[in-house]
Amino acid sequence: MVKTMKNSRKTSLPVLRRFSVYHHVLLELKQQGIQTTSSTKLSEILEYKPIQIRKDIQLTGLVGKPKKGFSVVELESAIKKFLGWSTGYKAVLFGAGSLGTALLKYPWIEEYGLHFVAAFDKVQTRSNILINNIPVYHTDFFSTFIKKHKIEIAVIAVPAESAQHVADSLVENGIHGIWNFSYTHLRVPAYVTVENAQFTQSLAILTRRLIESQTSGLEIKE
Amino acid sequence: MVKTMKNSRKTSLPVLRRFSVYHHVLLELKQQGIQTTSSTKLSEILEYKPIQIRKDIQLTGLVGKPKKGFSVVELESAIKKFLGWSTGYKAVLFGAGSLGTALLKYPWIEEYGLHFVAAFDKVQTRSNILINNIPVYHTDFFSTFIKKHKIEIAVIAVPAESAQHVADSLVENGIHGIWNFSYTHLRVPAYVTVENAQFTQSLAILTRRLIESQTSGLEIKE
DNA sequence: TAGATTGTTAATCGATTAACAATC
DNA sequence: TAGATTGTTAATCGATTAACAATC
Repeated sequence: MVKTMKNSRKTSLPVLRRFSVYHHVLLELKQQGIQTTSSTKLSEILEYKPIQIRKDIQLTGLVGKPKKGFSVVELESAIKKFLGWSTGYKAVLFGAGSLGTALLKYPWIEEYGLHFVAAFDKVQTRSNILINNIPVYHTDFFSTFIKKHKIEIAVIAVPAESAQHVADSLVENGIHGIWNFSYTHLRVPAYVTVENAQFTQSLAILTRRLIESQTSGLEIKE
Repeated sequence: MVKTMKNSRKTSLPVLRRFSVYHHVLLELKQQGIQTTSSTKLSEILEYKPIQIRKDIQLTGLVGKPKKGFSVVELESAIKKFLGWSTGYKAVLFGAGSLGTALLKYPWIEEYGLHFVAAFDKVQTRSNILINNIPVYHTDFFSTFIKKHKIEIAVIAVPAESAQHVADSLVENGIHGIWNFSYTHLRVPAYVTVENAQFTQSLAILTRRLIESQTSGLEIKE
């Protein structure tokens, strides 16, 4: 059963990151043929507190059953709905380099609803080809392309130097969602949503944690 | 001037993510020839509160000058030191697919101190080649390889099905830092640091924010 | 000097956790 | 039924923000 509710506040970033984790754990459970789970069971897998998991699930509006827990399938689809992954988004990619190519080759549409309809690159030799059946055009054709297709998300995977320029052009052409893989801080109007997928944020966490685990190892002897 | 201090508490994740953002903004400032900056100026660029930026910088131990602010070069190097990016890490990659290849091709060592010494893949046709001058070996050779080289970080870019298996082997061979690009929740002993660089976490934030900006647009008319 | 910016100390805000009655 | 798990309400914890004296 799904309770309808208004989400007036913005969902916090830690919660959204956890939702993505729940999502792939649920996929694993589904694959294993497990039909029901609970905050306690998920807690054992993820090492989050059960109450935190219950609080998170409440945001989706899904209501569980005392003693039983939640249906794996229902929970997965509630999370996908909450994150917008069940609707489907039309997306374009800028920059068909090695990272861009890797992104085009991933089957986003199956689980995340991200449907790449085209890619653009300013290097001539990379355009007018197909990558994973997605056409790659020269950047010059973007303006005319976007007039014909209703594009919701643009993914930026160009070198840092040209990222701001690409972003400006995206904003001019009415794109509201930008997924930025370049190592640049993009300046865009407030109504445009930019999410930075930079690896370096993640690397910063790893390398600092390594330092911290070393120093704490010196203080507390095991 | 750098103040020495003990970092007994673990640095929070939001702070570490912001450090990575400061880092590339500082690179941009340096490139523009700007020598000094301040929490106020960074605040204008990043739209963080000045006090938050000052508090963050304090963690690095760097001391600023009233009225002037901070030296761009000193701040950049203080951040790199804090994150462990100035020391340099030896790393290996597992999975030389399209994403793995993209990772090998990026010049990590210049800014982030990540030095890929080898990559491994279980597909025969992908091994015994060089990608960006980094040798790719068959996975079977990993155990003997690691005995000869002091590897600190292993990067997992294999399909979800084999990720846990790779992780187990890494732990057996004494690796303490894992950067996981596969869509799997890895189970490892507590002394091993795993950082998940999954794109989906970032995508979850983007797609949910797009939903939230739509609904709030209906409520608050601009 | 005057004023911008620092670092410190205290207040606020929001996220996480605890406690527990309700329930299948 | 008994007991596991739910959702609610309240408490705690930590991160962010505010206020302001110190300073170049």
